[in-house]
Amino acid sequence: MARAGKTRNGQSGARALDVAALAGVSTATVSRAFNAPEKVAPEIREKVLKAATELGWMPHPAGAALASRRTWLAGVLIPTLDNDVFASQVGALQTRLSADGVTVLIGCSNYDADQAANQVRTMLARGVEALAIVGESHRPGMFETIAARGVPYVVTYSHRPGSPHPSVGFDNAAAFRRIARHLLDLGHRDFGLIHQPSIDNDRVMARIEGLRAALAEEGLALRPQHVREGPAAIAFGRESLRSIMEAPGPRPTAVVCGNDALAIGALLEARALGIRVPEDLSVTGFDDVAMAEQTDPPLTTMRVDNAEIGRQAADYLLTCLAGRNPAHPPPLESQLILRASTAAPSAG
Amino acid sequence: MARAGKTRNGQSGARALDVAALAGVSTATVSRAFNAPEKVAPEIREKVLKAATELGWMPHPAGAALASRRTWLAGVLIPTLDNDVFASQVGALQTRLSADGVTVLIGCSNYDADQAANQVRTMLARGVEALAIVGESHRPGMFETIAARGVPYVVTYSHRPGSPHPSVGFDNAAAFRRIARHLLDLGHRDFGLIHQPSIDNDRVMARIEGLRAALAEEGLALRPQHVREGPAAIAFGRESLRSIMEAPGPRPTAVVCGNDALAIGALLEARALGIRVPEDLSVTGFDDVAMAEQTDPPLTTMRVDNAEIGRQAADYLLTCLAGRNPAHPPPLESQLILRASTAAPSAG
DNA sequence: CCGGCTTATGTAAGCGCTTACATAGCAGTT
DNA sequence: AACTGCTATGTAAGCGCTTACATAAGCCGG
Repeated sequence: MARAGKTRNGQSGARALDVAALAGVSTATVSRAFNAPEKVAPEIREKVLKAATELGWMPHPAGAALASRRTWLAGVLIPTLDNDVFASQVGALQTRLSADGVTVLIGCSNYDADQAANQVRTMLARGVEALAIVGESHRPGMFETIAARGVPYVVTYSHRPGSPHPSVGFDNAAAFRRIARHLLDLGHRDFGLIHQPSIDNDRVMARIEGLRAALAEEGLALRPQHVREGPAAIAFGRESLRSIMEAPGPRPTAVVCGNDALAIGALLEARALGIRVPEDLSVTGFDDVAMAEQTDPPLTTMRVDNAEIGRQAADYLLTCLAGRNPAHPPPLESQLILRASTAAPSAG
Repeated sequence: MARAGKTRNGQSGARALDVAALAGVSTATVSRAFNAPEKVAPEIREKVLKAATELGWMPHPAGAALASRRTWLAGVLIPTLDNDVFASQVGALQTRLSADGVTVLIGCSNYDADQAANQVRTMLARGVEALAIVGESHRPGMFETIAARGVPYVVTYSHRPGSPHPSVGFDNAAAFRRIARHLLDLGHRDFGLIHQPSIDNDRVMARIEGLRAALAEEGLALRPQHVREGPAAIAFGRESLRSIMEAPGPRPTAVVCGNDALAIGALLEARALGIRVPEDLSVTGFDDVAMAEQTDPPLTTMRVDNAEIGRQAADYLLTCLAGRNPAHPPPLESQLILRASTAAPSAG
């Protein structure tokens, strides 16, 4: 029976009370039939479900949230959706969480720490009960604010040894050390580096550190004119390779790139400059995008399973929500994919 | 002052009542200070805001939603986040909506109509007040269900002339007619087509229709052995080009692809087969991804401003939410980007 | 200086649901 | 037959907020 007076704002129109009346039970039983079916006798449950279907009723989440103090909302903070790496992470996370009835709110920081803090605040205000956050370099106090609310969280994409936060990801520094090791073992001694903006980005900073550390172990260092920082795009890769190769002094024999887009740009520019890869120059990428195995030559890069990051982050949060207190997840492995863009430097 | 008895579940702990007490006003004034600031005297507003800050209070959305029957939630239904095209659409939509205090829920259908219907149901149950939906080929009754709830919606990415739905997008059929026209004008008469799965996908179906219609106007048709349907990936583009070129009978002089990934695959395979592009074969893509201008030869393709689709869809919905009844938006223009992968067929 | 108007604030009734507690009904024990 | 201990259901009190309505306070013209 529709209520007299003010009309409803278009929602299905029935309330738990209506369902209860139709089924000949109390609203408490209706609620239990939906939220704790095992607590209500099978035939009554049937009656309630039938009544609900008939009236097109579904529990109204605001009412439920208010009474139960549960929102079934989780949030994920990423730099941007305009990047496969994060989009697929979010996709997998969402798939996993929604299977358990948890709705995901997405916040994009656009690589800006203030926006990140704002998004987190907004999500908390919306009542998220768990948070997945890309990276750990954020405004001081952000994690404390979250923890103070009793909201479980997990850092994704990076897994820094010694980090105080639970995190699902890989060790960015170790991954770049592995790339460096590969090139060092091939005999390279002169390196270039093209990388994306490192400000507020612990992943990129860790990668740079990993590379520098591996070189330092061999008594090597990067010359400033061989290091370029800029937008993670093909065009900047091209431009950077040219600038590195045109710099005065000895040319590097290997150029390490912060991601595949930069590496593809470097590859394209090398070809344009008549520099042969891998004979004259080795180039490495990071991410293993679909294009990486199609370039000429195919690109040596590091593969990361972003969907798996999303899934594991979801699982971790779900465990927290279930009231258990899971151990911090172990790091994921990234995988060095050796292709033809790297080889020993030619003698001389 | 914290309530006696049961502890709060970790949220900030204050209620409107506490803020009201601290500020020496009523809860109604607190509410108004936040939701209709112009209705409360400046100095009182200040006091309330100060009290709220002091207590770390923010309105609890569940309570607000229940009382006001407004959720400030919108939903967007896309096939998948694992595609730049949709990810950037969503990103822009979200940016615009969140500027107006609307939170976006994202549902992915994974190109499956049942999942799409489920996602929409879930979002409606969550109380979304507006919906943006990619494409219009959905389960019968889906749009009616939405409309019956009084929820405004907008179809995105496609804009079919004669569609009953408001939509922000471009005319896929016309876009492919334009591509066909370009190739026909160059003198091509034998066409191949490589496209992504068309089931439940009106955008792809419209493109195919557009191509066929343009050819039909010239009395031309596609030979079945020159049409390939499969995953929208580089690998399928390669495989398809080979199969088309190896088919018995005359080879096509132009291969039209459903998106850039397929076209890049076709380009790569042409090179592997020793087929010169554009001398022996013209190839076209769709989307104008970053890679399209970097291929060899650079790819002729159609550019679509996905972020603009997201923004306009957001604006349309916002207008609806403001209670006005906007006219159906006009179609967006897609732009043919002529590069070196198309040319007149060589004589003979 | 009073009546009527406008405007700022308070009062209190819910919004639709969940859940602690009360109750009733039933089976098994003694 | 009376009692205990279950379990299945009902009762009713909120969850935290908004908002229609009531009220009080100022302002103006006559």
